[in-house]
Amino acid sequence: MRLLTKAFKALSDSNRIRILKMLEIRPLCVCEITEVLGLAASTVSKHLSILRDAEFILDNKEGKWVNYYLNDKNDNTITEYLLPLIKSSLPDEETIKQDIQKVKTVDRTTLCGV
Amino acid sequence: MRLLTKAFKALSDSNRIRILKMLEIRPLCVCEITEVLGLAASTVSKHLSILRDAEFILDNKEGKWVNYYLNDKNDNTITEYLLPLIKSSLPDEETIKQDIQKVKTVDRTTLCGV
DNA sequence: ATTACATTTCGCCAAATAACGAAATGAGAA
DNA sequence: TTCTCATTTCGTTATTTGGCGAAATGTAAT
Repeated sequence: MRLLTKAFKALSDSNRIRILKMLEIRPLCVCEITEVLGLAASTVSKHLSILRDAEFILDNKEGKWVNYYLNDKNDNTITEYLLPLIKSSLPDEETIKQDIQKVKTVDRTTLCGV
Repeated sequence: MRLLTKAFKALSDSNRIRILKMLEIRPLCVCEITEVLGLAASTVSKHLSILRDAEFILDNKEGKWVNYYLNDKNDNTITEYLLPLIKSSLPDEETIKQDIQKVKTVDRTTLCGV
């Protein structure tokens, strides 16, 4: 039960949905997501930990950055079922389209590092 | 976006999941659900309004009772996709099994009416 | 080693949520 | 009509949640 409600709770916030839609394009580090969403880095980090705890995303370190990416191939029945729903959702939502556009132009080296 | 997050928020509470699982057995009135969950009637009513607002359930009046039932055949892509997930989930959860057992024995006329 | 900086953790605040009981509502029965 | 009673709405309270900035953490470069 907890696993199920945890997954749904993770998806019940619009900023977390925006993050998942961005990660459909490519893996992103925290500062890139922070830039697109316009939130504090600490807030974005919290959102990411919630999505990771629910097994929607994974991360790996790359130098001083942490890359987050969709947990597409996993053995969790729930997320395996829900990620495709997210992927097929909101193709025409203006916010999402703008986010995706920003993701395509944003660059972590010019964004975070000097 | 709002429609999507609203659906997930509706499913992010364990009592609401229990309600949906009970409704798989048969339509139920508020007092029957109240009896099974052990919550105040006003609390159950609120949960039901949230599930209805997200289009997971429908209701119709029958005398002084209001019957709630699953909104199986609807044109809402999201709930249409999510209800089967709920149906296939938690078959072995002890709480759910007990709830279902209670649903099968509970009777609104002896329960609510004198 | 020291500095720089991406990320996380901590402490705080405001808003949302789940719970209750009491009062309001509405429909059937007397 | 008047009473009964299932349900909903309202007001309150405790908890959770989402947000921020500051401080802590960890790694790469100087």
